[in-house]
Amino acid sequence: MAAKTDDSGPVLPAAIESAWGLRERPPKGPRPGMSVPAIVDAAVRVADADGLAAVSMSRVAKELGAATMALYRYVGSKDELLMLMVDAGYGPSPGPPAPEDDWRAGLTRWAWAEHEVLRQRSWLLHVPISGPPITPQQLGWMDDGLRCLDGTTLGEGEKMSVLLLITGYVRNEATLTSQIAEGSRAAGVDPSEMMPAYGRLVARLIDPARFPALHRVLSAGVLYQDDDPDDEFVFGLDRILDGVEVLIRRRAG
Amino acid sequence: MAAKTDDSGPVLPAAIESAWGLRERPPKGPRPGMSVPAIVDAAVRVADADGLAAVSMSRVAKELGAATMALYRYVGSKDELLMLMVDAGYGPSPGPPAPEDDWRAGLTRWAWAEHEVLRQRSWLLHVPISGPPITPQQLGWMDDGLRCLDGTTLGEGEKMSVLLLITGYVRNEATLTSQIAEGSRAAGVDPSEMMPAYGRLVARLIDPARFPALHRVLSAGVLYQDDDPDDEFVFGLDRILDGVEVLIRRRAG
DNA sequence: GCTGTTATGCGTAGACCATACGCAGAACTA
DNA sequence: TAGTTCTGCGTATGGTCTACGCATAACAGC
Repeated sequence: MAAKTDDSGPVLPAAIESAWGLRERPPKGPRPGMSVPAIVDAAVRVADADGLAAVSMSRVAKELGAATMALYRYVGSKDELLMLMVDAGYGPSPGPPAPEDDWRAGLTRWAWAEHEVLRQRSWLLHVPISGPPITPQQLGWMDDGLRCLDGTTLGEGEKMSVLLLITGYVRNEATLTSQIAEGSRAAGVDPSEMMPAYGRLVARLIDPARFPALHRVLSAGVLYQDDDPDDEFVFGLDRILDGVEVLIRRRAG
Repeated sequence: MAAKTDDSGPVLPAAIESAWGLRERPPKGPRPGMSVPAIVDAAVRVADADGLAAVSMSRVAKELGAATMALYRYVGSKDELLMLMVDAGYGPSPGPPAPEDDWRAGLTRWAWAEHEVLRQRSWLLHVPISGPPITPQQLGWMDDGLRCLDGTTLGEGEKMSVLLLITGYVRNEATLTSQIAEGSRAAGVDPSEMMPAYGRLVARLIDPARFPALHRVLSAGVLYQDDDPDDEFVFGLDRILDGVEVLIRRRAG
C-alpha cells in the first residue's frame, strides 16, 4: 500500500483521455471551433496523401482552415497528435476469429489484416512509437489477436508473447517492403527493378573471398529476381506459426 | 541488353564510396582538415552520449571544433551521415560460426550478438533506414549469419529469408525493450515499475466486456510483473528457430 | 441584464534545424 | 610564377515546434 496511490493513478496525458472519450467539455468559455477527431482526421488525410514527413502542425492547420497554434488547444504536442494518428490509422480491429477458424487460421487472418493496413498506410511504420499500445483501437487489435489463442493450452503470458512476436513480424516485413517501394520512387526506378539493381550493386561491391556466403546467395540469383512480396510474407509467417505449433503441441502433452 | 548500362552502373552516393574506401583524394587543392571516419566517430559519440535526436550537423561540427558547413565537404547530406553511423555503430560482425556449432547454435549466437549491439546503442533503432544494407559491416553481419546455415538443406533464397526473419525479430524485440526503458526515463519512473504501471493503466481503461481476452491476460497478472527482458527474447527466438527447424527437417526429407 | 470567470483562437517570436550558395585562400601542376 | 582546383566556412533561406500572452466569446450567478 503506497501512501498516495489513489485509484485514479497518475495523470493521463490529455491525448489518451480524449482518445478514450474521457474529456468532458467545461461548461464555460466559448464553444470550441474544432475537435480532436477532426484534427486527427485532417492529419491522417495529409499523411495518406503526402507521407508522414508532410505532417507538420502548420500543414494540418491549413488543412482545417485554422491557425497553427489553434491546434495546441486540442493536443498537447505533436507527439500526442502522432499517437492519435496511429490509433485512427489502424482503424477498427478485424474482429474476433470466425468460429470455424482454429488458432492458426485465426492468427493468419489477423496477421493479414495488419499487413493490409500497413500496406495501405505505410506512414504508420514511420511514426516513432514511444511506448506500449494504450489507445482504444490498438488494444482492440490486441484483444482480437489474443482471442485467436483462446482454445489453446498456452499460458496467458505465452499468448501475449506469441502475439507480440507476430505483430512484430508483420511490422518488420511491411517496413522492408515499403522501404523498397519508397527507395524505388526516390531513385526514379521501376519498383520491379529495385531488387535486381540492389543485387547488382552488392555484387559489384563485395569481394567473394571476404563474403563467401553472400557471394553464393548472389550467384544463385536470389536477389536479382523480383519475387512477389506476399510470398516472402507467407514464408516468414508460416515459419513463426510452425514454431508456435511446436510449443502448443508440447504444452498439450 | 540495355543501351548504356555500363558495368560501372549508376553513380554511387558519395557516402557509399567512402564507406568502401573507393574515394581517392584528388591531387590538387588544400589538404583536408577532417576525414569521413572522424566525422562519423564524432557523430556516433554524440549519439551514444545524448541520443540520436542530439545528432545535428552543428552539434557534430562542434564536437570536432569545425564549422557546420565544413561537414558538407565530406558527406552529401545528413542522411548519408546517418547511414555511415549505422555502419560504424554496428561495428564488426561477430565472425563466422564456431566449428562445433550447428546451425541453431550459430544463429543463436549471431542473434545475441546483434541483440547486444542494439542494447548498447539503442539509437541505431531510431535511424530511419532507407533501404537494404549496402555498407561493408552490415554486409559482413549478413555474411556471417548466412554461413550459419551453410550445412543445411535450405535453398539460398530460404537462407536469406530465414536471416531476414531473425534480424527482424531481434530489432523488433530491441525496439520494444528500449521503448520501455526510454519511456520510464521520460516519465521519471523506475524501469522495473514501468510494466506494472502500464498494466494498471490498461486495467483502468478497458471494459472487461469489450476486451475479454485482454482482461483475462491482465487478471493473470501478466503485465504486472517485471519479467527479465532476456527471457522474452529467448522465448521468441526459440519459437522462430523451432519453426526453421521444422522446415529444415521437412527439406531433409 | 450585468458582471466575473474561464476557455478559446491565434499572432508574435524564439530557438532550433538542414542546406544552397559563394568567396577567400591553400596546395598542387606546369 | 601562374593557373587550377579543392577546402573551410560565413551568410542566408526557409522550414520546424512551441512558449507566451492578449483579445474575445460564452457561460454562471446575482
